Amino acid sequence: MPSRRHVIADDLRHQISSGQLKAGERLPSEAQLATRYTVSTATLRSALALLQGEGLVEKIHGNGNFVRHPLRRITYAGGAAAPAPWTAFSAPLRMTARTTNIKAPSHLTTLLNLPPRSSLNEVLFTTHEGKTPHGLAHIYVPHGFAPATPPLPEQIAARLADLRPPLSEVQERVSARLPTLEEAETLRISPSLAVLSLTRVTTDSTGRVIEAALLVLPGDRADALFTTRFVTEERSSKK
Amino acid sequence: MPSRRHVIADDLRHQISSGQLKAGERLPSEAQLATRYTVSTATLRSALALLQGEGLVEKIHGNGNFVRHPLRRITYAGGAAAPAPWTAFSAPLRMTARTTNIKAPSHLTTLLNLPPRSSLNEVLFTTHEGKTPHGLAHIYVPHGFAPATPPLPEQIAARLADLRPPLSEVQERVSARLPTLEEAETLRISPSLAVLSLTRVTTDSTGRVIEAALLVLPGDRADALFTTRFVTEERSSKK
DNA sequence: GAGTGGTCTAGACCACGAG
DNA sequence: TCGTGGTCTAGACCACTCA
Repeated sequence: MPSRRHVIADDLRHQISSGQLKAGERLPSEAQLATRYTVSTATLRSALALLQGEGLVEKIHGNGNFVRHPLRRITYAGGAAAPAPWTAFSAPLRMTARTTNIKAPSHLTTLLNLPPRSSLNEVLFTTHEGKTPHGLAHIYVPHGFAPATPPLPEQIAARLADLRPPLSEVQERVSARLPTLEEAETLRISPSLAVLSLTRVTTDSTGRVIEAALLVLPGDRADALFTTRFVTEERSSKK
Repeated sequence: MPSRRHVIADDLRHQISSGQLKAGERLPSEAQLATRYTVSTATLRSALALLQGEGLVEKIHGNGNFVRHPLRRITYAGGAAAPAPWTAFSAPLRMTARTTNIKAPSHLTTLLNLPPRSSLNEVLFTTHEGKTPHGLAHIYVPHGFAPATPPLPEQIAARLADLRPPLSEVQERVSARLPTLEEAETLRISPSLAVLSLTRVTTDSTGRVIEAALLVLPGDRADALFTTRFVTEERSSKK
């Protein structure tokens, strides 16, 4: 039953968790490891692939295999807690933003409930903690609503708060999948490591979509938390 | 740049989406496909692995590779919508339940905020649509709260609604990861297909944990939806 | 037992990174 | 240039499913 690659993966996993292999350290070369475990390189690589999928090992082509730094887990706070993604994370993160004005492609017009070829602002966020990327967010704001020149998140957040008509509903759809090659590259994660994909649509009281955000978070170091509080006194009415 | 396995995967993917290969159909054997694409079996298998991770292909050892049936996406409705998981799904699903009384292991005592070695009821749900499993849920209820003999979900739901003191908070934590081997087996999904992992903790107004649920949903056919409505200052009428 | 996928080998050659 | 990981081959043998 226990295949060789699982035995090897278990051994390496134990070496990592026990501290024999430290974070950031480079593993012996695949050829050396293959010799040590007396397996072929293909088998050894499939063992490393398991660890890679768990986020324990990072492979760098032409350089080596490295023990990933221990993951400081970040939490995306959903629901009532967060009207904007940059305020939705538990830890302060360095982020970069780039705003561009685009013609809405079809999948966005349906999401934002806009006529085809509408003009809207796309803000691309990448959040980092140190050098390692932590998240990826595409945020779409129609109607020239976003600040064009200074892409400061605070401004958008402030405008959302003072909005008239007020925002009335936030829908957040969460799914799990493997990253696209592009996402894996920018997040510097393995293509076999699951990501958490969030689609958030904010609507005002007239039913118009104010903002849509597509977030991608690496599954090994991020999760989303939704808290719902019930009002105790009046729980008689039901829909 | 384009590796052979990606070219092959693209071709097969197109054959599936275009209908040349129909749902449920068996693909040609790996040996035949390897000959057709003039690659080795190892390369062809790595191409199939890509499709497997996308949920397009199901491998059955000793039998063949099959095109998976088109996924009817199910939605887990979180937040205020759902006090119980069996009411939280968009589509009616057949489910089986098994109740056992266990001594709480340590990871559960911290989650439920209970003293060590507490006795609690574990309910294991598996939901199906037709023959294919859709979800997996472990639900833990302390204090002999769950119905012991008839594990009918309605009874638990009813008790939760009439609870005194009333429930006051639901916390749902969502993460994305690869399934364990056991989960992959019971859900009949590939070990390389991401799953959505939900941990829900329900607390009553005294801060006591009423129920904890651990849900695992296959990422290719399930997502979770959280809706938050904001009440405006003035009294808003129900629509 | 025949045919399928699962695992593994012992190489070859290519692509990348750092000195 | 040298050592690394990335891709691929042409087999071998094992484990499973089904008739």
